[in-house]
Amino acid sequence: MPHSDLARQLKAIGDPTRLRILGLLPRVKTCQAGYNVSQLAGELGIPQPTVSHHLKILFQADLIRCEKMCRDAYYWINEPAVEVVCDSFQAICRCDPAQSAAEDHRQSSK
Amino acid sequence: MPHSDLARQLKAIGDPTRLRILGLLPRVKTCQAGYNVSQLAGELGIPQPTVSHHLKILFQADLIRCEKMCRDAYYWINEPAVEVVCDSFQAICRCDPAQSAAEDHRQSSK
DNA sequence: ATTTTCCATTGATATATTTCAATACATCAA
DNA sequence: TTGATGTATTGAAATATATCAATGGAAAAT
Repeated sequence: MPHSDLARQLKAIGDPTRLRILGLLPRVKTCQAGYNVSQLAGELGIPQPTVSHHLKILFQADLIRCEKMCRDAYYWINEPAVEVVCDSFQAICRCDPAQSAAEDHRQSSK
Repeated sequence: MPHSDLARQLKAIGDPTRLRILGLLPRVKTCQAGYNVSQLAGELGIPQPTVSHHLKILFQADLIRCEKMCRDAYYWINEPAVEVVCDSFQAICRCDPAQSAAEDHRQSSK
């Protein structure tokens, strides 16, 4: 995964409102669905368009999934993607700089 | 940890240039230190003030540490902090919304 | 058909961020 | 002391982001 993609996902996560949203969303697509968007807005105490905006950013970063039921839209966390983000970030921090520099050199000289 | 603090750390991480920097920094304070700031700038192909700016953001987010040696400044990753960030984020995503809502209620009614 | 409900989008404003040249500051060398 | 080296800061410009009122559009209820 290129750093730019991972950065976009981390940036999507790096907002207090969006962290609050993630804390309210269910981890799985549940039948007795949790909050619809309006209820989410009520719970957060912020206007609905603002919530939709943040949901869009999280969705475009592939961090949440969505399903429309009747008139409502229900979102839930894309757990596998969350795991990948954490793993990818830790891989960068755990990677030996000298070794990866060597790898980059091997790749670019192919 | 409040969401705003975690968000600031995640936001600091969520930038492609800063991810590249983290990929180049050693994971520990090493004697045969890796790059000083100028060498880092050379390696990244961007001006030194830009690198200093990004290092400052990472430093203020407590994600890296710094030591001045002679004229040079050497930075390295604050690994424990990185682990805490990942754990905190995963805790938010893994938390059961209904349960935490109940906890919030118990706390606020104390 | 009309109204209500729910969500997404648009548009506008305020704020924040990224980038880098220029400069300041400190340390070392000659 | 003068010049060179390494880093941080300042200031300016371009871009990006967060926020929300107003609006559009779709689905359900009356």
